[in-house]
Amino acid sequence: MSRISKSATEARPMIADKRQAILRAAIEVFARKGYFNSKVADIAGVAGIADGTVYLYFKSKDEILHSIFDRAMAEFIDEGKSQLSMLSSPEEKLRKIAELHLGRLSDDRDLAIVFQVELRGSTKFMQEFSAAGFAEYLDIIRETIEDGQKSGLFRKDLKPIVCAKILYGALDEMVTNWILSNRTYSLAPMADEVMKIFFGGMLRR
Amino acid sequence: MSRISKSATEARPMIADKRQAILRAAIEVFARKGYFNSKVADIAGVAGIADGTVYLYFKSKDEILHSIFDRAMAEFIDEGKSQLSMLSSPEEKLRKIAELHLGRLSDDRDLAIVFQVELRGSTKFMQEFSAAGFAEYLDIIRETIEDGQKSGLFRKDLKPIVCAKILYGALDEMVTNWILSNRTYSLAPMADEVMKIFFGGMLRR
Amino acid sequence: MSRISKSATEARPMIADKRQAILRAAIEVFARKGYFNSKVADIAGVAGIADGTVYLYFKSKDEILHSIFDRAMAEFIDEGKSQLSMLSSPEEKLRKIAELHLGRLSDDRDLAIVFQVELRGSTKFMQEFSAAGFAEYLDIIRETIEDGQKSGLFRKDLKPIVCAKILYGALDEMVTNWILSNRTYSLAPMADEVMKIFFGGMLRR
Amino acid sequence: MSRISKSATEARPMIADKRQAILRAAIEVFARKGYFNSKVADIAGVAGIADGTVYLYFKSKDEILHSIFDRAMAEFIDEGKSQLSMLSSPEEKLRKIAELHLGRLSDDRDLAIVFQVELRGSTKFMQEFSAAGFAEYLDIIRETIEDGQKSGLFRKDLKPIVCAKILYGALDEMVTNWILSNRTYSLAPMADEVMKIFFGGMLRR
DNA sequence: CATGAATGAGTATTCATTCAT
DNA sequence: GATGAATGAATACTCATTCAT
Repeated sequence: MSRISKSATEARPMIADKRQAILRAAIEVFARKGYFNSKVADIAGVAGIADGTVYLYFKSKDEILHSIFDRAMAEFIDEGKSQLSMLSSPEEKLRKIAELHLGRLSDDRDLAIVFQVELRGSTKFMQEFSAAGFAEYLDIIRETIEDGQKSGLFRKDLKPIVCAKILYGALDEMVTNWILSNRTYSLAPMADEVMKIFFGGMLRR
Repeated sequence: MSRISKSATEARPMIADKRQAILRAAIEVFARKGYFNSKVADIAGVAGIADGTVYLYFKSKDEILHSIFDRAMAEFIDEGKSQLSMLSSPEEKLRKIAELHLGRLSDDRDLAIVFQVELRGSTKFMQEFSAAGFAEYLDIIRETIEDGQKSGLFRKDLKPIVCAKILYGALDEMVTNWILSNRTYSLAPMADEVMKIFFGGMLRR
Repeated sequence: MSRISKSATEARPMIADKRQAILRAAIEVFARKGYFNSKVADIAGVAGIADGTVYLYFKSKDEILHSIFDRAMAEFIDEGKSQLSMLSSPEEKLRKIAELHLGRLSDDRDLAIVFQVELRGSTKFMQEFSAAGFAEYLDIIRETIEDGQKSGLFRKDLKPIVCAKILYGALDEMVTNWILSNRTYSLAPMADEVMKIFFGGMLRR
Repeated sequence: MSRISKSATEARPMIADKRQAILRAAIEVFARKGYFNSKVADIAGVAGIADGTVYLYFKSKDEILHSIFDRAMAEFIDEGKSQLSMLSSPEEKLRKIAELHLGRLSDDRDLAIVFQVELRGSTKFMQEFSAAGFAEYLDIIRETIEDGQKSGLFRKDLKPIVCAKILYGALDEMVTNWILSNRTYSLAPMADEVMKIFFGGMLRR
């Protein structure tokens, strides 16, 4: 990396980084104490800034939670799309989705807690969010299932949207349980277990 | 109005009923506004009593939420056990669990909202609860699966506890989605769809 | 005073009196520190109640100021009307208005300060208030002047409304100056001085 | 562009002009929103400078309000004195004072609002100011009245200082009413009406 | 001189809980 | 038991002021 790009990349990063620092701090605090029990002062303290500074980057405590979701969801979907584009088989695609889903939240437990627990703490938030990124996520799963049905790979007697919800629900529960268990086991490998049932079912044959 | 019916129908039941009335009111209020946004005064208002009276029956707002969960969970598990005892096949038992799960929450939407959304609004609650009735519920599912594996009905290459979580997660997501959709469709029939996948898997054969 | 009337008069009045106590406390605090520099906690402290209790009687700090004005203005106008009805001559009526105006505010210096200083501290308040009681006050003066003109007592080459404003302004300034002087002189006798000029003018003849 | 004109016309005046710009901006902002509801950032914004720059010219928000008053009052008194020195009759002098008073504030409505409404918004300000220019203004009126009494033009049975306050109060009220009426009429001509009463009184003769 | 990001003290308002009646 | 007036702790957000650049 040239000296020029170095100075351009390092001198200023504080500006964008302070927003990042607040989001990271908020994820940590929300994860530990819950949204309603978290004080803005707590977030500022963890971020190492003054209370008022938070409001130079976010309009309200509410907006911080929204930003956490928006950013993480966008990143997740972006990475997911890019990874999926490299695969052709619907079966492989669904497996990849499961791996990414569990892998990502496994890597960032605090973020996982905020996603699994805090974001569900309010009907209002749920409805606002489902309209945004969440619906898009479910759509990706559903479309992949539809492709698999068209190609004859998957059974056609099941509604794709319901199948998508089932897969999502299964993955989601894996995450929730892992969080509540305090990480006494590894989350990522669960993807395989989930897909075994999702693809093959419980019944012996 | 006779004195007999007066004392028997109105005076007595009021004592036990007041506690019930508060719980019903709380479920309604929590479902509509969320736990943290609900005021004790709201609950008292809906229950038709004075604010202070709430504290004659519950030690705190917190305890109301706990009671809602404890009561509903106990009822649900009791009914479940009794219904399951009438069946012998693990397959039929799991199907019955799914039907009861969706059926019960389908019948009481406010309770469903409190369970799906509000009870998850705090890591603290989740952990407290999981130690209580939730673990028992998951255990029942797991044991049924183990029975199925022993009898050769189910595949033996899957961990029963993981399978139980997957089934629970799928059912749970059905409920969550139904709530967020504002009941534009019927929940109970989803049980069949879930079991088709859980038992048979997605792959065509 | 008998014990009976004593208990009847003293025991209960607290209910209505608490609102009064808050208003009195607010007048005192606003007079001493100004509306914007007064904390609700100050008012509660002077009134001898808890901070939160203020909000059982008033919706906001703002509403307290409004109530002070509304109450005082209504009382003042009521008393004025009743006193004026006992007089027939427009000249005597105007003189009575001046006496009441200075007399009332002279008796309650804190109220006078709030009226003269604080109520003017905001264009918004001024416009809201002028639409209410203040306009009515000015109207009473104007009508009296019109009566005097019709009866041939007053000059007819002057617009009544302008004359009313002039009289009001003169009285108002008497009060303001008296407040700023820290009561080094007596306010009430100024009414005579004002009326001498208002009726007879400065010019010798 | 020559260095001379540059330093004389552009560089230098900027220094003084920025102070001016801040004062003009403050008058506008204070007039529109009131002193306590105005933010220093608002003033800086209207003045077209950075927030911090305000503090290179004024020590505090408070000082800005003081400066507005000091400057305007000094200008007003200076111009008044110079105009009055051209007149000899106390009657003409008082009439000129009234014309200047209404004329000046009529020409600059924002300044008028700050004077009539905002400067009165605090007992503290009132007392500080009255010690400064305001007392001087009242003195000029009083002295003129005393001259008129000595020369036999005015009645001698009235205290000059009280008469001065009455005249000031009448003029002041004219301005206040004009402001609250949103300029639906012309202010300057009111000077004549005020003087007719002040000199001749209301009573017909 | 000028900037504007950062600071952190300051406050109105809410609401779970209590307790005298 | 029931009431609801009273309590007072708790907190998100604002904004005058500073100071490193």
